[in-house]
Formats: sequence, structure tokens, C-alpha cells
Amino acid sequence: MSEPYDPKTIEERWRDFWREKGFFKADIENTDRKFYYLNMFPYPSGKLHAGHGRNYILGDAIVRFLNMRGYNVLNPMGWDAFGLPAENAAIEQGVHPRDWTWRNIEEFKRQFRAWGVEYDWDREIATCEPDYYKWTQWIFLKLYERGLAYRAASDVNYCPHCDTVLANEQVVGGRCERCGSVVERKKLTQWFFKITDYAQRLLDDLEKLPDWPERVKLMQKNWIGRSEGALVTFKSERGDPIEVFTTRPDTLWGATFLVLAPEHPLVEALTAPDRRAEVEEYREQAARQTEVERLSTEREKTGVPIGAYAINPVNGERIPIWIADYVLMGYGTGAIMAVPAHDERDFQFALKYGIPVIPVIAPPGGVRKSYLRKGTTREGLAEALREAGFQVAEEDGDLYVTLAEGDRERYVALVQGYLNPNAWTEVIGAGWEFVFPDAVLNVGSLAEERAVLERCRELEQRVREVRTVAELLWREKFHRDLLFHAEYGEMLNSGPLTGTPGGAAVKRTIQWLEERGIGKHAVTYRLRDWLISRQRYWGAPIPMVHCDRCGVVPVPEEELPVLLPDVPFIEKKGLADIPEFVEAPCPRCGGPARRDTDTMDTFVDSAWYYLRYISPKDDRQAFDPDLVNRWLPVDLYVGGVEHAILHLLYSRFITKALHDMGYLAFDEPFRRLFTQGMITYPAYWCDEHHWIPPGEVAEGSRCPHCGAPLDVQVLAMSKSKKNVVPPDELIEKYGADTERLYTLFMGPPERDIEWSEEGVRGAWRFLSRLWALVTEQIPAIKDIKGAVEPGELDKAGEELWKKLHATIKKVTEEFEGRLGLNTAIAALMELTGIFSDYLNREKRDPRLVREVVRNLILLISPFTPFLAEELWSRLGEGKSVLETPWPQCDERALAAGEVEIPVQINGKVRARLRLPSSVAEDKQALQEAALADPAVAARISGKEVVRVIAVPGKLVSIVVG
RNA sequence: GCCGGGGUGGCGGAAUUGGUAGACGCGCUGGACUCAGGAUCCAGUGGGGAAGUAACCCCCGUGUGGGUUCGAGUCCCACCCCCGGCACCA
Repeated sequence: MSEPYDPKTIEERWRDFWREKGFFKADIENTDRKFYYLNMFPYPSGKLHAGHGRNYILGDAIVRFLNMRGYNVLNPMGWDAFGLPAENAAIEQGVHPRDWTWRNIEEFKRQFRAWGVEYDWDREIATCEPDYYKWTQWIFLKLYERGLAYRAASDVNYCPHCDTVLANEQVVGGRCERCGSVVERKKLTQWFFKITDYAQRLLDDLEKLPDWPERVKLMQKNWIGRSEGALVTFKSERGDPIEVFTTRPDTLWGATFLVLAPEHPLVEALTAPDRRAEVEEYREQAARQTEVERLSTEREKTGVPIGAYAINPVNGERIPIWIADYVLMGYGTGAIMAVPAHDERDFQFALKYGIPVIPVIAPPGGVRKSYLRKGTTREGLAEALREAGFQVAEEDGDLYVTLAEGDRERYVALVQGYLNPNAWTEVIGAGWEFVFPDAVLNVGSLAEERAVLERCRELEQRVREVRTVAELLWREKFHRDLLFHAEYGEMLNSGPLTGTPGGAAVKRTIQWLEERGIGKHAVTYRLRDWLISRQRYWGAPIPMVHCDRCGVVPVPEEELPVLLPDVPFIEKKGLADIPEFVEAPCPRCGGPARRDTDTMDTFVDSAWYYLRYISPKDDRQAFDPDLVNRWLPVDLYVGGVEHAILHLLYSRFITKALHDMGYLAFDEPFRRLFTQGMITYPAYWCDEHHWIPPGEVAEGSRCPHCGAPLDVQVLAMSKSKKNVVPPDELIEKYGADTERLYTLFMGPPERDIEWSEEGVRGAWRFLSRLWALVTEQIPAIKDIKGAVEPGELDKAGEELWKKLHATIKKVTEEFEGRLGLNTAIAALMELTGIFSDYLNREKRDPRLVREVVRNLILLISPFTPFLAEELWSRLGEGKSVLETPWPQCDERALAAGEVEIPVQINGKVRARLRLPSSVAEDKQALQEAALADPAVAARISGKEVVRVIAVPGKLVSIVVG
């Protein structure tokens, strides 16, 4: 019996081997055949679980492959070590955040070693160390010099639980991304990075990233949120200019009110004395609201008029000014023109508050509708309309008429003859018209709207309390779908531009506005500046000093780093609470001054770390400009999609800023991005006892503590939900190779997949089989010399030999291309199966056996490096696997000798032919061979062959009558 | 609501360019070994039917309904469902 597969012993033998041999150290000076592979560095919190393996095991396999392919691979690792969890843990446990962080780092490193995941540890960095954050501060100073870092008072997101402000990107659905607390809005003076200066380039340059997932690029695009339109200047009656941004300047003539954000600076000056109390109250109430309340959908819009009026510059209409919280101060100019006829929100608002609606854009399709209430016309109208070819529906004596394009004149003429003296009907479509027996009135301006309303009120008791024409029309459900639309269309009621077709409307209007100096073309972005101040201890101090005489003064470069004060860490403490830190002389005048007491957002730390790995110990500069330009951009960057916006957008911004300052030759940091999916696992929730680890769940999915039925959800593995699989246990039971293999085999790396213990056992079985297979062969092939002679192989040998080379091709292509390593492993399993069959035969070619064994070991080594290294050494190869070149595919093996060709008759596979490839590749010969096949011939005999399609090397398709 | 991705056996998934659907693995079924097996090995395994010595043969089948094509998981149109992002962005 052969030696059983014992991963525990084998793996321990090789754990330090690779590191000691220096296989993972990059030759930094030589960039001829360089490859910068980078995994997103982790935040060292607690322990790694199987879910983390998705990222690191994938990376390690790729790096081992690249090494064998002869690349000079730079593959560093470090720690995103500043941040709130360290501080919170420290507060709870009474340890210093630095100690807590380094304990975790040591644990992570132990686990990497156990996994066989190797890095160039000489380049290790930790963002919490002064020799790193010194340069984070340096970058801050550089941005400040360039005007890209500034201090401003603004409404900021504040997390009451984390006791700090948050960037816009860190607020998810109105809640703190980290702790889930409802975010409050506060007016504070804070530091910002001017990322909005780069909005257009961050958007445009996405096109320079063909090897990024489309999904991620799209998310960034949406986040930047570019809108093109116009800035139009309205004036208050007193003459104050009020600038509004609109994407629909073509609807300008339909503006019937103006809305300012409650925080808009002009509100104060414009509010009429008799409106002041109500306006103040509304503003306070809006300010009190949390993001969540303000964002809650389906909430009815509210607002108050401020008692002032504005003049529409295009038609001189006097329109009321309102404030409403659906207008945001942070976007555009914080003021909008409201066009209720062509914007859903404005329409709702206008209807609620009785503000007139004027249609100015024809709806698509040219449909018009008219409604005639019972008793408003003489008898016989319905018949007359039908006779004239109109589409009429009748219900309880009421008539509902739908008009096609071009029917209007005929309809108006006909219906006027039937209308009773005190009645009217509306024709709603491209414009709203009111048909009276003696006149047709159009709703094309505020004055006309009033006139129509007056007349209707006089004629009809029922509508006396109606405030606007729109409200009158809204009462009739038949009209509702035509009262507002947001499509492009021909301009109506728009003075000199009336009749402009929809396709040209926006452009023509902007041109018209520019000619008159009323407005101009403009672009707005949803992206806001990046708020980087954090009121916490565990981060890089902002290197600024506040002096009463000199103002805000940067700390001189040569005085960096501004060190975090080394306080014994016991309680919640910000830098502001530490006088030794705060008090500092002013760098400019030397007088007493105060240090800035905020630390930087940890996303600043991680926005440039990929540059530091190039020269991690350089104490003269953040990075070596020559080397950095030779090694970057990063060739392949692998991490989770959760960073699609935050980290990746910030890194792109910092790279571009440093590029513009002349420090970097490139302006995109990551050439190729790969986002791996998450590993999920059932998470059990008990209302009383919260998350229950899957291992403790009682029979029938019940809580082990109270027996209540548990709520099960398959979620991403995470410590907080207690649904993690610890690698230590897996490695103890099956070995690291098995975990590695299963992690990469479970599915495509970019997809989320549920972890399966059975799947792990499958990987284990395969490795045991492979181990047995190879170890049994070693004595027989150890001393065999000479290469395989394909010509001398028998049929089974040839098949195996071809499979071997097809597998080499497949595995190589997956590593170099789309990283579908699950299919690469499947191919290795297939090869192993065929090899096993071959070994059961009497006749074997020992040279072939040796070639298959050698290549199988090499091909599987990126996935299961321990097993590969062990077998390789037993084979007596001397060198390490990692010193051996990656297998080469023999092109001769790909030219198949015999292939199976399916024959379709009328689209169905009816026969499969085994043909020499010389025949299969020749269209004429292939067709003849197919028609000559007895099974095929039998099927088509007596039928007319209509057509024969022979695709060389693929199939034959015969169509019979 | 808008934008994107995706629906393939009992399960994870494969089919990379319009060309043999279900590779590989899990699970399941049967068998072997065994005192025993939740270990290991061998065989089978999309559904249905015919056949019964067997090779093999027939029908259906990739969310639903249409279409293009000799041929569709793959392309086009409409719809349903799931996941992700954004969400009063003017």
C-alpha cells in the first residue's frame, strides 16, 4: 500500500522554504520583465476567515504562476492600520490602538504563512507608523500648496456613534457605513480635498481603463454623475440675481415658480416680513431632519413661499419663490426653476400648493384627448363624432374622445356646434385648449391660465373652489396621463422658439440664452468634494497650525511627521483633549498657536500606498520617482467590489493630482482591476440572542439558548454575523492545499458563492488520489530519461499526451486571461482521470508517464504549492518548483489525429462520425464522408437533400425536404 | 423609479467566436472492501419513452412568450423573477 496523503507533515516542511529562498522578492532595479501584482491591503481586525481566502489565495496562485513564467513579480503586502475599530476595541479593552493593531497584524501574518500565501515581506508597510504617515502628511501639504486641500464650513454628515464626521461616500442610505447609525447633519468647519476639480478627468479617463470591470466603471460614472444643461439667471423683483441650473432649458417658458434650498443664502434677504416666521420655522425643521428622514421616498413634498417673486428672463413672467427641502444646497446652485408641466416633482408640488402649470413641450405621439360631460352638449354629438371618424368612448352619457395627430381643427369646429351656451370642453395634448361655444382659449401663459380659470369658474359652480387649471383638469382621470411628461418634444408657448423640434430644442435654447446674456451652457456633477477631517485619535494628524496672527499655517515639510502624541490609551479621547499636542509654536511667526486637532480619513492613507511599496524604507521622499514610473501603473489589482467607488476613486484622484504636480509620469494607478466575489455562508438570527454561529444551531434550525426558530440567510462571511469558517480548523483537518484548491475551484472568482464543507472534501479526495497516483509512479520513473516521441505512442498514449498539452494550454490561458481558475482546476481533474485510466493499462510508455507526472505537478503547483513542492522533491528534481519554468504546450499535440463530427439532419444530431482530421478539416471531403455514412444515408434515403452545410472541424448539417 | 448584472440538472457551476447543452465537483443510487462506515474504491445519474443481450434509438429540455437561422443557453423583440449600484441630483 502506498503512503497516505498527510498534508500536515508535508505542509509544515515547506512553510518557510519559499521565504528563506527569497522566491517572492522582487528585483526592484530590473524592470525588463516586471509585473506589479497587488492585492488590496487589509484592515487588520481580528482574524482572517475562509472568506478572506478568495482574495489572498487567488493572488498567491497568480503570483506563483507569474514567477514560473519568468516574470520579475512585485507582490507586496501591508496594513491599512489606522481606523476606528482599533480605537473602539482599544476603548473597550483598555489597550493602546497600536498594540491592538500589531497583535492582529501578527495573527494575519501567521495565517498567511499557514495558507502558503507569500509576499515580499521586505516591503511591508503599515499606515499607522510614522515613517508611513509622514508621507501621507506630505501629500496633504502638496495638495494644500496646489489649492486642492481647503478648509470650509459646510453642512456635513456626522455620525453620533462614531463621534466623527463622514465623507459623502461613507454615508449609505443616510446611515453610517461602519456602524449603521443614522447620520446627523451639522454645520462644521472641516478640511476637504477638491476632488471635484478632477470630476471630468475621472470620468473621461475611465475610457483609458479597458481592463477594468464595466460594472465598476459604471458605478464610478454614476457616482460622478455628470449632467449637462444651462445656468440661467433669474432676478428677484428687487433685482438680486438668482442662478438656477437646469438640464431642460427648453422648458424655460413653462417655469411657474422658483424653488430655493432652505439653506440657500438668498433666502434671508428675500423673505418678505410677513412670511419670515413661517420661513424660519420651515428652515429649522429642515435642518433638524436626519438624512434618513429627508431621503425617505414616498414622502410628500413640502415647502413654503417666501413672499418674494422672481422674473423669468425669457418671458418676463412674475413667478413666486418658494423654499422646499427637495432642493438640495449641495447640488447645482441650490436653486431650481420649477416647470410642473415637465417634471414630476415640480408637478406634484404645484398640484399640492395650487401653483399654475403651463405646458411648453408637445408630448410624443401627438395624441390629444377631450372629455364631454353629460348634458354639456346637444343631442347627437356622439353619433356625429363617430360619423366623422373620431374615436369616441361613451360611459353614463359622458363622452371620452381620443384624437389622432391632425384631428384638432376638425374636432374643434364640430364640437363647437354642439356645445351648450354655458359649457366647454378641453382639448389636452400638445398644449391645453379650452373650447367654448364662441371661443377657443389656450393655456400658454400665466395670464391665459388665469383667464381660462376665471371663465370656467363663472360658468360652473362645480369648479369654483379650484385654484388652477391643472387642478381642474386633474379632477378628470381621463386627462391625467397627459398633464405632465418629461419627454423631449416640440416647443410650445415658448415665444420666439415656439415650434422648435424636440431634437434641437435644448441646443437652440442655450444658444438663444447665450446670445442674450441670460444664461449659458453648463455642466454639473453629483460628486462632492472629499471631506477628510475626522475627530478621532487613531489617524494621521493634519499637518496644520492655527495662529491668531498668521491664520492657518502649514507645518514645514522638514518638521514632518506631526507625531500622534503617545498617550496611554484608556478612554475616548480626541487630539483636542491632549494639551501637549495642541500647543505648538506658529511655524511662521514663532508665537503661540494651536495644532489642527483632526486626523485624516483613513481613505487618504490607502489612496497612495501602492506607491510606497516601491521604496518603503526611503526616509527622504514618499516614493522614488524613477522606480515608481518604471513599476507603475499596477499591472493587476485584485480586491472586493465594495471598494468600487470609495478607495478606487480616491486613488485615481491622488494619482492624477501627483501626476499634475510632476511627481508621477502616469495618471491612472491600476492598469487592470479584478474584483473577486465574496464567500457566503448561512447566518442564523435569533431575535433574542442575535447571531448564532452555524455550528451551535440546534436541531431544526432552532436557537440553542431559547429554542426559538431561527431566521436563516446566506450572507457574506463576516465576524459580526458569526458565520465564518476559520481556516485554522480547515488546515488542521484537510491541509492548506485542500482549502486553497477548493477556494479556487468553487466557482468563478468574481462571483459570490456559498461555502460548502462537502466541496472541501471533494478537493481533499482529488488531492489524495493525485498523491497516491504520483507517489506510486515515482520509483518507476525517477531515473527515466528522454522525451516523449509522439510518433511512438499507441492510441491510448496519444490520447493522454494530447490531453496533457490541451491542459497546459487551458491552464495557461486562464491565468493569463480571464482568471477562470475553476475551469483550469476542472481541466487538471480531467487530465488526472485520463492519466489514472492509462496507468491501469498493461502497456505504458514510461517516458510519457514521467512527462505527465512532471507537468501535472508543475501545473497544479500554483493551487497546491505544498503538495507540488513535496512531490517534486521526491521526484528528485533537485530544484524547487518555483525555479522551474512553466510547462510549454507542444503545438503538435493540438493538431488532432481523429475527431468526432456530429451530423445534424434538419437541425437534430442524428449521427456522430469519427474522422481523421485531414478529412474533417476539408469541407468537400467532410461533406462526402457525412453523406456516405450508412446511418446518415439510411435517414436521408428517399428524401430530397435541400442543402448541406459542412463546417470544417465542427459539424455537418443536412437539410432534407 | 433609473442604470447595470444574472436566471442552465437535486446543488456549485461548464459550454471563451451562433455549431454535440450539462465539463469538473458536490449530492444521490447501486456495488466492492469491511465487525462497522458519515472512510476509501468502482459504476450509474437532466426528464420521459421504447428496447430488453447489448450497442444504441425516439421525444422533451438552458426563467416565459414570440422571432431570425440549416442550426440559438449564445443574436433580436416583449415580459416575469433574482442580485447589485444610485435614488427628490433639477
